[in-house]
Amino acid sequence: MPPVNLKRLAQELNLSIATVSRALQDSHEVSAQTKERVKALADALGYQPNAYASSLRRNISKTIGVVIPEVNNHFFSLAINGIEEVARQNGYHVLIYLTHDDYEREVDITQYLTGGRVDGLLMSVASGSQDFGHLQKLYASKPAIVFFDRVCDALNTANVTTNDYESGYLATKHLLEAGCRHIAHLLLSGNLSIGRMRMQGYQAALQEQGLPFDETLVLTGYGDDEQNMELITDLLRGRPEIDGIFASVERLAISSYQACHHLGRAIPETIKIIGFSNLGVASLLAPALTTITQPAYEIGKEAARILLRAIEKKKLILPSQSLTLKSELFARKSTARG
Amino acid sequence: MPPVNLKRLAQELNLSIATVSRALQDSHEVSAQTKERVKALADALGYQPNAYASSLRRNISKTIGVVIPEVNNHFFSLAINGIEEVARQNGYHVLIYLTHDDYEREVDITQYLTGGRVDGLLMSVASGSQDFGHLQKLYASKPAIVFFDRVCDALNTANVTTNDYESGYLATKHLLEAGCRHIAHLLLSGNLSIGRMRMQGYQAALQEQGLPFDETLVLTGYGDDEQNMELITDLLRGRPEIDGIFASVERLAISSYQACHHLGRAIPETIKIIGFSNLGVASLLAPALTTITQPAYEIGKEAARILLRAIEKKKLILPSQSLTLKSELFARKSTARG
DNA sequence: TTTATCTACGTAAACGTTTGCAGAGGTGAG
DNA sequence: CTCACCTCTGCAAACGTTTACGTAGATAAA
Repeated sequence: MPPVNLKRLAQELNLSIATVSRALQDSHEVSAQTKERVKALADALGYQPNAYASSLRRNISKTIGVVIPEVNNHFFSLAINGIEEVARQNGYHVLIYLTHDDYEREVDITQYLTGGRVDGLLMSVASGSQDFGHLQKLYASKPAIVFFDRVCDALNTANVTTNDYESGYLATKHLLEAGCRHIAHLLLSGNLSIGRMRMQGYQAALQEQGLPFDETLVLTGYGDDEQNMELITDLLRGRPEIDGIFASVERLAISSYQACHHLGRAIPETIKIIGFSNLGVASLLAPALTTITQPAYEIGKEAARILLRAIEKKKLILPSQSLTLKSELFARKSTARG
Repeated sequence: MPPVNLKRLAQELNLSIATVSRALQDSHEVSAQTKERVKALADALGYQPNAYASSLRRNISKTIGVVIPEVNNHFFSLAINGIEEVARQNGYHVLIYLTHDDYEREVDITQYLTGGRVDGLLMSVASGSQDFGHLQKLYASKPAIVFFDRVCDALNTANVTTNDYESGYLATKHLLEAGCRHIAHLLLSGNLSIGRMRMQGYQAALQEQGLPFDETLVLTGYGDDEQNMELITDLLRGRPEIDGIFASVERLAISSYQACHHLGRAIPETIKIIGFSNLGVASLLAPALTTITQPAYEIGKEAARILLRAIEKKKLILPSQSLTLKSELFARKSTARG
């Protein structure tokens, strides 16, 4: 049984390969009648074009890559949902790569991707990344990159982010208004702009209340949840005056809960917690977690849209196409006034 | 600036394309000295092989596809973690497709995939799938498929599942031992074997206790969480004697919580809930959710291993390679004795 | 010496598709 | 009638890689 490719179709129809190819692309250079015949046989034989041959010839793969720290995280899984949605609608395929917030892996992955395997890239930088040389090299070889959430300022491309400064400010203000005076700030990496923005918002809110910024109340977590929980426990034990926690990442909010349970600290009576989170069950937690929720699905969609539009038009992505979406604060029990 | 491909390398080194290609593959037909020269220049110029040309020629793409219902679900996101891990270790790329439990989408996607874009496929069937014709067609064109969790019995391939019958039995027994006598069973689709297995376990446990199987206590949910919540609310309102819920899917357990909150039914005092779930924060819920937790990460890893091994050895995947892993029951507050 | 074997490299075909170019036949205008 | 133009189709090159085959020179065995 010969494979069903253009040659096979051409032979059975007594046409040339070129005509068959054009017919399947609805080229105006082919008569309506011939198109009919070709399509009918293609359907009958279940012809599927060879994606690799086409990609090789046209230098277009109809594939985008998504490089993110992890997928077991509501923010990123929702973002993927949005990305996949837009990709599918436009006939694009989605390759996924996980860095696990590890710098080495990110470097490895970006190296793979300098081949022409993808037409474009959506990326959220690993918290462990120190320098951005690998990203600059990647950008040089394929400048169709859109960053979302964890962006890389060093590159001259579009970013899709949320109003992180404002969110950090509002989160901290929310805790202050609930009566907190010693607020710890937990984040993953001080290196990323997203972390700096939230931190600045945190500082601004403190300053507005005439409270000093205390560096020792800032805790930088790692990849390991278990370890983070212990770090937080130690912090709370050493600084019993802490009466509020602002977690910059969902996982750190969860670890904070566990640390408090562990120490027997009552939330919200003796300590209040607010965290960035897309956890669907936030309202079902004990106590319900006050969250700043990013529009993750929308972020994914918008980032994908910007990328695909640029690819289709073969245009460079400009920083001016960057988008800032708004996060929303959901006040729940974990920050209720004592 | 000419592109850096084999031709370019060959020209600069005064070698033939064939020799350069062989040198980069460490072929024994090339002298050590030549290999050195080639590799040095390739590194210097940052040569990256064109994946499409290679795939076209060798009829191998080093890419696997993952087709799953959704990603915003702890089971599947953990499974992807495992899959990506194994794929990366073996130099494979991962394409991801989401069906959103929709039959039409699944058919669309399987059609894409008959094209040879992937060397193999990992799949968890959409709950909305009625017939399996599309899967059989897919299997005929590319038999390297491993199903995990939501398997398709109709195909003669390997499945990676958990001990679903036993789990269903144990979950139900757990509720019975906690004192429940009217246990509702919530599932997504009665069509999938995984659902049938759990259901049979449920029935067996009831029978063992001499309790009748009441079909009206079985509720089949849909994709929409909101809608499911209302269905459950209606069920609980109409059948106030229900004192236990066995949710076959994480989402339905969550919806059950919401329904109970809505109705003011106290968990576990007036109604107990157990659910299949990989929710990391299960123990932080109000009340902590008793779960049957599948080894999702392991499932992903094992499924990927079976698939990649078959691809590398160019062997058919046999049903005898199927694996059954064990789920674990974590008893928590939501099923504590009144 | 002849013949066989091995090493190291080159030639060229092939994978399946897309596309610039050419050409055959037809139509209409001058 | 000539020339231009349009419609439809075919020819052949190209994308970058892999690989079967050939070969020239060297070495070894007879």
